[in-house]
Amino acid sequence: MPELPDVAVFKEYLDATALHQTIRDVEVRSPEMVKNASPDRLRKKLVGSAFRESVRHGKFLFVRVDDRGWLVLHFGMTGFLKYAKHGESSPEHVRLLVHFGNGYHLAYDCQRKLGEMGWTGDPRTFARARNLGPDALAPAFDLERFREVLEGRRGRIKSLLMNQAALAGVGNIYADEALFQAGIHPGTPADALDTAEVERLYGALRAVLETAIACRVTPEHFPEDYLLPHREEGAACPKCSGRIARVRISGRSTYFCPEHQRKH
DNA sequence: ACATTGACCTGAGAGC
DNA sequence: TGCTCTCAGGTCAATG
Repeated sequence: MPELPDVAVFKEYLDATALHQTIRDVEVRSPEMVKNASPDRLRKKLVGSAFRESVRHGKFLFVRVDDRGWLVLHFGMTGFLKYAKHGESSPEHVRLLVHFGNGYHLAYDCQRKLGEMGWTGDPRTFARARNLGPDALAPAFDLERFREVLEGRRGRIKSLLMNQAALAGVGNIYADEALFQAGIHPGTPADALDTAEVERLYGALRAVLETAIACRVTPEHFPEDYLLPHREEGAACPKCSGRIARVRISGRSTYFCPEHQRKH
């Protein structure tokens, strides 16, 4: 599930629920998912402290633990957060459980274990070490930076949009959506886009990510002409008379409209 | 250096 | 019902 907009919503959720409460206990239930630290060290860093703020970069969420450092969360394809009163039924695949002094807990659930939990002294250092590109929604990621990202890239534009080293945060769904809104074929070589297309794609990308966050990632709340609620082979295109087609790009299912997303 | 594939993990749903 | 196959919004190491 989680791409940039999902993680942005998780951040809002965490900020609204889990800040400034003493952490009474921590259960690392899937220690094999802990990277960059031993599960025990991670636990000890958290216990007795409190979450103070959070920062998102791409699909990563960082949570500051007083002045000790930052908890790192990545949600893979199936991760999410759940804040609840202790004793209430918890989700099925809890990998990390943080108990607060107020009788509530924050659960990190990740069915497929493709996410990770970790520890870092500083999110920016972490992003650099992981070779993450600029966050796709950062103010500094302007049209000029986007042009630089595309420059000299012969690969398909959709693959590049999903490449976290080029720009961070975009995954399969929102790469498709941005290309759909911009009217660009997902298989177009990145450096073959003309000036107008680059501008259109940049605008579409930012708008799509912001809209998804504003809709709290609920497809039923998305605008009428979005691809997301129509991601099915043969579905009617919400923009024109075309039918949605499905191809495979970079090993991922790619949905697009062959009518208004023409090949060069 | 860059681009694409397969492996990793688990579960749901389709088809026989 | 049970089996097999495919698919799922993630990333990384290995390959071309």
